[in-house]
Amino acid sequence: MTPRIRKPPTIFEVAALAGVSKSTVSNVIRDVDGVAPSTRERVQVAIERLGYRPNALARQFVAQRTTTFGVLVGDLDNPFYAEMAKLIERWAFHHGYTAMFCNIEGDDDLAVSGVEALLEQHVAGVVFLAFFGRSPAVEELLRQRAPIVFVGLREDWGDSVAVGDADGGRLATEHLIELGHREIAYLTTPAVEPRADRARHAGYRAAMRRARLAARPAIRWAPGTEEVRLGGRRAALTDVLVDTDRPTAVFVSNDLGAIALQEFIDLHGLRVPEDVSLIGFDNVSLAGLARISLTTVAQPLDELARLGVARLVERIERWEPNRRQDPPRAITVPVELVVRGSTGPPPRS
Amino acid sequence: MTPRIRKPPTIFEVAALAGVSKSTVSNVIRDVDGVAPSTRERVQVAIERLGYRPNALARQFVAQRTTTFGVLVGDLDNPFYAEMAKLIERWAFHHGYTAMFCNIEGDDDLAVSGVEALLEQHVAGVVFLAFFGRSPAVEELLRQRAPIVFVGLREDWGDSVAVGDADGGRLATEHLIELGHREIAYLTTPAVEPRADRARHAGYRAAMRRARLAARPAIRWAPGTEEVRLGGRRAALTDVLVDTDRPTAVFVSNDLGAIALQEFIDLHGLRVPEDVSLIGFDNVSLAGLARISLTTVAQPLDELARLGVARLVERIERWEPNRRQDPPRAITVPVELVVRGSTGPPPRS
DNA sequence: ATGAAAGCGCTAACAG
DNA sequence: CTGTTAGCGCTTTCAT
Repeated sequence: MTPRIRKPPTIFEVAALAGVSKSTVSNVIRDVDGVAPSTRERVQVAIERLGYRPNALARQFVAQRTTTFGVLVGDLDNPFYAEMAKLIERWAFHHGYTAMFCNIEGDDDLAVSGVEALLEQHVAGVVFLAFFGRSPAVEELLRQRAPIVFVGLREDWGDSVAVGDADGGRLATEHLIELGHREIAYLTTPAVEPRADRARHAGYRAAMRRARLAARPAIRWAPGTEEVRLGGRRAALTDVLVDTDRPTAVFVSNDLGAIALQEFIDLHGLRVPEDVSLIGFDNVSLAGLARISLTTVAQPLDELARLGVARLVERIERWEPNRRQDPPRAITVPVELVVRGSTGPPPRS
Repeated sequence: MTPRIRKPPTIFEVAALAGVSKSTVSNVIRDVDGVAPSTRERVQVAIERLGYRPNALARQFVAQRTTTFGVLVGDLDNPFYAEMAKLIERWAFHHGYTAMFCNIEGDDDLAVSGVEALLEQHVAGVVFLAFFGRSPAVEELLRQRAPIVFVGLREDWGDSVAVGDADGGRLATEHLIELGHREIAYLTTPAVEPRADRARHAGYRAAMRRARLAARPAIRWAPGTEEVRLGGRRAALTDVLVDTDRPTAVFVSNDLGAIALQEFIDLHGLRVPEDVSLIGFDNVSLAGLARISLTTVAQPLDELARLGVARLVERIERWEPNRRQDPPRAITVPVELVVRGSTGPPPRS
C-alpha cells in the first residue's frame, strides 16, 4: 500500500467535528472577537485534531489579494542587489509576507512583463530595487493598482527609502580632498539609476566648490569597454587616466564600477592608491575583501530594507482600491564613510 | 474626479459581450480545440475589447495549484547561490512560472518554516539550491506533497541536476599534481553540502592514489575563525599551513572558502601561488577578478539551472496527487577546469 | 453569539 | 460544437 496522503481537511469538516457552522470556525481562525470562549475552545480542539490549515489559495481568491510581495531586482549578479534582495525577503517574512522576485536585468521590456506577471498574481505590493525611469509603461501599469515602494533609489511617484545620495557624494569627495587631492574626477556606470547618479555627482560638485576646486563633468563608463563618454564626446579610458590633467583620485558612483576600474588600472600598470585613489559607493561585501580593500560610502542595507518593507506594509494595510492615497513619502537614511586601502594621499608631482 | 479604475472584467462579461457561455470563453482562453473558428473569433474580439485578463487567483483556486516555484536558497549573499537564483528565475519565467525565494541561511528551522510557507502557497514545485540533509523534517513535509528538484547538489529522495563532484575533485587535484605538487591538502567549509564535500574529497583521494601520493584527511574550516578540525582534533589554521609537513597546495571545496583562505594566507605573509597554490570549486564570477584570480573547477550554472527547471516542469506536468511517481533521477553535468593565477609550481624546497 | 446563504471567477463534467 | 451546472474553500453580510 502506498502511504496515501488524504486531502487536507476543509473548514467544513472542522465545523462538523466541532458541531458549529463554518462561519464560526472562520471567526475563530481569524481571531475575531464575539465568539464564546467555550465555542472557541471546541473549535480549537477540532482544528488540532484534524490538523486543519486554512487554504491560502481560497483565502486569496476571496480577498482578491495575496500576501506576497513582488520584488523587482536590477540584477541578482550584482551583490548590491543580491544583498538587498535577501534582506527584503527576510523582513517580508518577518511581517508574514513572502517574496516573489523578478530579475529585470536593466531591460525595460523585461520590467514591463515582470510587473505584468506580478500584477496578474495579485501581489499585495511591489518593491523596486531598481528602476530606470525611462519606462512610463511601468508607472502606468502600477498607478492605482498596487502599493509600491522604492528601496535604495528615488522616484517621485511612490514611497521611497534611500540614502542621501548628495551627502554621500559630498562625503566621498571631502575624504579625497582631505587626503590632499585636487584633481578629482567623478565616474559613473550604467548600474546606477540616473537620479542617484545626478545626486551623487551634485554632492561631488558641492564639495569641490566648497574647497574651491574645479569640478569636472561626469565620466560615463560601461565596464568591459575601453571607451568613455565625457560631456558630449567619446574618449579612451586610458587617455582620461593618463592625460596631462589626469585625476589623482576618482570617485566612482558604485562599488562594482570602482572594482572594475581598479582592475583596469591594475592592468595598465598604475597603482592604487599610490598613483590614483579610488572611492566607491554602496559598500558591497566584496569591497571588504583584503585584496580589493575599497574605500567606499556605505549604504545601510538592513536599515533600508527594514524601513522599506515597513512602509510598504503600512500602505498595504490602509489600501483600498479607488481610495485616495496619502501622498508619496521619501524617507532618507544616512550614509557612512568606510575608509580602506584604495585611497591615500596623491602622488607628489 | 479621480480617474477611477473600474474593476477588471470577468469571464462572464466576456461571455455576455460575445453572446456565448462562460465555458466557451474558458475553452477559448485555454486554447482547447473543438471551438468553431467563428465563435473563437468573436470571443477573441470581446476579450480584446474588454481588455480581459483571466484572474490568476481564481484559476489557482480551482486548480488548487499555482504556477509558482518555491526556491530554497542557501544564502543569497553567496554569489554562487545568487547567480543560480537568477538563472532559475529566468528559466522558470521561460516556462511560464514565477519564482518565490526562501533564503534559509543554513538554518534548519528556517528551512522548515520556509517549506511550510511554500506548501501553504501551493507552489507547483520546489527547487532546492541548498539543503543540509540533517533535517528529515523537510523531507517528511515534502514527501508526496510537491514535485522537487535539487540543483547543484544531490539528494536521493528527489531528482537532482548536479556536476560530477568526484570528477571535479580529481580534476583539481590532477592539475596540482601536474604542476609538481606532492603535498596537497583538501580543505572544506560549512558552505558545502556534506555529500558534495565527500564526493569532492573522494575525487581528491582518487587522484592522489593514482599518483601514489599520500592523501590527507579533510581540513574543516569555518572562515572567520582561526581554528580548524582535522580528523578528530582541533588545530590552529596557521599551524596547518606552516607545519613541517605543510602542504604546498590546497584544494578548497568552494570558491568562497578558497578566497577566504587566500585572504588568510595573504595576511600571514605567505604568497599565493609562490608559497602555496590554491584551487577552488564553483567558479563564481568573483573568482575571475584580476586581484583574486582563483584557479577553480567551474560548474556550468546556466546548464544546471536549465536542466533543473526542465526536469521540474516535466514532473509537474505528470504530477497527480497520490499517483506513483517515477523514481528520482540524477542528472550529471560535466565540470571544467579554469586555470588562473592562484596555482603554480611548488616552491623549491 | 451563532448560523444560513450568497458569492469570489474559473474549470470541468455532462447534456444537449 | 456549445450551454448548463456544480463545485473549489473561504469570507461576509444578514438573520436569528
